[in-house]
Amino acid sequence: MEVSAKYNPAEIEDKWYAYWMDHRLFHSEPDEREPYTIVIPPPNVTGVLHMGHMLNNTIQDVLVRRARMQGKNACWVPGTDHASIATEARVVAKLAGEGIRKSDLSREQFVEQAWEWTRKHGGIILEQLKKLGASCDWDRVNFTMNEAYSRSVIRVFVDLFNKGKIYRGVRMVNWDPKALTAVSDEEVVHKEVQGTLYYIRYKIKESTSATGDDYCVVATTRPETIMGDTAVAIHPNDPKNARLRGKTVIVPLINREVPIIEDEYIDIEFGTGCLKVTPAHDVNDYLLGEKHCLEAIDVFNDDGTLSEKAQLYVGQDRFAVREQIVKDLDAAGLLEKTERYAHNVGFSERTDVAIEPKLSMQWFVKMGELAEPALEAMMNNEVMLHPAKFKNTYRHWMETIKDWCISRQLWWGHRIPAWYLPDGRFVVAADAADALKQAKALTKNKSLTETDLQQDGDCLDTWFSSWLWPIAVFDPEVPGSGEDVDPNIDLQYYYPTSDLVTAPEILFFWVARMLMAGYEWAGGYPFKNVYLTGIVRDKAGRKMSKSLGNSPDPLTLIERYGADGVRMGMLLTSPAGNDLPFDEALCEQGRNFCNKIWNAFRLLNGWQADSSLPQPAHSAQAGEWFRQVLRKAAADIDDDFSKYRLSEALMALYKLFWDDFCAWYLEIIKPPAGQAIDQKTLDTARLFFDYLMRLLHPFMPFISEEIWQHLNPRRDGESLMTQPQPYADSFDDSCLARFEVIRQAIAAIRTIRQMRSIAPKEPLALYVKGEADAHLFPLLQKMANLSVIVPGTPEGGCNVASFLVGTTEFLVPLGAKINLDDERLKLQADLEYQQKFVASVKHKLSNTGFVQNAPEQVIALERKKQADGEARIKAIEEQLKTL
RNA sequence: GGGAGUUUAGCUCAGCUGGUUUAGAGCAUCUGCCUUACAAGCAGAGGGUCGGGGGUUCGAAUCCCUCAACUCCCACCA
Repeated sequence: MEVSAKYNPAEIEDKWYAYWMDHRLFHSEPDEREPYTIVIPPPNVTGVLHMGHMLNNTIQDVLVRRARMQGKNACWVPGTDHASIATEARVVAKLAGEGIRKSDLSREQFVEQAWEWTRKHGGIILEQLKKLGASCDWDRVNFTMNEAYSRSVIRVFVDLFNKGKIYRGVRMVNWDPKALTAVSDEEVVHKEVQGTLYYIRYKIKESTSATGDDYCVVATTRPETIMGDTAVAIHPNDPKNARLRGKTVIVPLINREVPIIEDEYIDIEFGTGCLKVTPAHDVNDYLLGEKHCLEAIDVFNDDGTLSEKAQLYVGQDRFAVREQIVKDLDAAGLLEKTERYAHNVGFSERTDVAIEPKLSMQWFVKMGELAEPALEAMMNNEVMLHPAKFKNTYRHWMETIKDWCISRQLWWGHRIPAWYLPDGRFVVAADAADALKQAKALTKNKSLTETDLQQDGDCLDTWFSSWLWPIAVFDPEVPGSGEDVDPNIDLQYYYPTSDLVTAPEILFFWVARMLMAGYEWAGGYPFKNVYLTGIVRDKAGRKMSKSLGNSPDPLTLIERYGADGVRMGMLLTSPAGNDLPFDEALCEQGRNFCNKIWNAFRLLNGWQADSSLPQPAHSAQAGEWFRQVLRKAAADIDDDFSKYRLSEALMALYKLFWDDFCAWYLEIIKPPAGQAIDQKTLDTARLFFDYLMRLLHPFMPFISEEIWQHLNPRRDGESLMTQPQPYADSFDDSCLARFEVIRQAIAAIRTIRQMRSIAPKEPLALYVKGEADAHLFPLLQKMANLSVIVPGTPEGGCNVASFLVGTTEFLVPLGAKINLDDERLKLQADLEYQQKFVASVKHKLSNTGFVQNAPEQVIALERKKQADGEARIKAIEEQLKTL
């Protein structure tokens, strides 16, 4: 077999992904094994893969592959989300490019356009995931707008409505004037903006001033809303505005007479203590309006331009009007002054335009009862959050949860299943036929037809469908009609899922709501563990985003470093919940690791075995040692996984392979150039390599499969993917400790060579004074290139370099190569260090408080430190004397 | 405005139920090597008074208080 000198990922990755697919190794069906399930956080159907997806899906794949190798029936369900606002916005933009406005099309035409767009772009992201190596069950791809899934969404709506948990009402909502829809509180991002506070004069009608110039001054950031003013409010205990009580003021420009009202809500200290009240355009004003029975005058159109009701500036944009009205007020002598003022303004998460608080008729879900079990689950650890620090935030949100506005004034999505009767009443039903039946019953009018009913024009919030994801991907018939008695096998087997991997930003949007849906319709929690990833940031700490253009293209990265390399790069610095400061250097490290693995394999692969050769002692020793190293590693990695510490598990594996296996084990057993290796050692080494590939596979599936397939002849269809994962086992600590002494001695001898420019090829002699494990001397001899190892001290004593490991003294005679002054300096420095150390230990031991209070073990340890230290000092002093 | 979190080597992070030599890892840096698996490499080395201050304790990176800086979440003061 020809094996190239450099690892070439592209070819190998495509080959094995196709092989896994051809043999349906990702597919899962319910059976008698323990299930392990993950549902993918469905990306936007028309989205493209970004770094956040890369991180998120790498983690999921690691978990799924490991579970699969542990003998579980692993199922990772992929799919996409219809993402109503985002997708609709894209379709609108695409049409705009063709000179078509959304309003030019009928609803049906527009929806057909959106479907076409979805068919064309949908699923691209799933193809990209395959490049990453994602072992999803591609037979189970789902979509939140699939027919079956959609029926589930509608049934859920009807069910909630029948339970009295959905209501319709006029409320102040967050209006997005660009997307022309209401959005939920969670979709509003508050940003601080530098604005202006305008002080505007409202003339007092009852003024007794001779000149008639008696004003009350109101401070506002939104002068363009004054046409909607229906009162001016003051605090009842505000002495400086007491004169205004019971008066009437005149709204500037439009000359509407409005009353002065009194309310404790008013902050006396802010501005002038007078608040203009615009019930239609501010949430607080709305509440004040309700309380004081004020009229709400909506002066805006849906697109943020001024409406007929404003009387002035009709048709102009709200921000243009702001500028203009300030000029007009000033010209009329009604602008007292302006101040710069920083305040928070809500922006739409999707379109980034300023949200307009707006009164409108919307649908809401009552959240109180739904939230209870979802909160409880997290608090009593029925569902575990990793890391747990997000629990507080979660609790706070759930305890103060508000009703959920679920209607969106969009066409792309699940249409609200409510039908209006000619008389304005409405019915909620799963379909038009049922709606008609209900309508007839309601009106007692048998001659009603479907054309008499008008379905609500709004769509449901995207999250109103994705909160059913862990249920609906297995059984879209949930919630059942009550008549359906067949339990769904898939739902029974796979639900609840095991781990959910997602970003903390959607803890409320999605995670919390899935929990609610799980308890409401599937009888329990939807997942046992929630792993929250961090946010992928660039080197400057900025969040990676399309708009900033600071995100590398994932597919380019994969081309450059290989999927395994990129996977490793993503995972190296991403402990759960920590942001990931992404740096391409990490992928480079991943690629280098692949290359290292590849070359280790080439070395092993190139060895010729000679069965007549006996196994050298050093190789046998290395085998004994490395067997223990592997056992310990498997235990450590198990422990890391149990705590969801994937980065640490991978780092442990990295060091295991690179340092322990390559730098030590392979170097020890490596036969002299051009010579054969004994059969036993080669067999053992292959076995170790096999074991290492199993540990590595969840992280780096491609290279591990490639090598595993080369290690031994395999049957068609056989794959490392389904081989057992090594499990934690006991290991011999003392064996590891004995090797450690020898390893340190070897390193020390190498340092001696380096400091004195002695070539590694030149053999040296070594004297050992004190306790040492002679069993490992052959290994020491090979690795340090020693001609002999002799107990005791060399004759004559001088011209010796020495070092200590523990309390054992090692001496290397160097003859003329040694510079006695340098040696003395080195020993002096060492002596000083040891003396300081012993002094500090002694100090501790002379503290009566310590001796009396510290546990015996701790004191014994300190005594040993002292004894060891003193022994070392003695050895160094003797060495100094002989020089 | 409220809440949570972070602060340990140049960078990214472990360590934090207080005591396993005078705090660890990876990367980066420096030195010497193209040694026949790998220069995407090998062998070495240097680098931190654990954000500042105070306290508890025989003993603090680890517990408490305080100050500072940064981050995130929540929040409608015009």
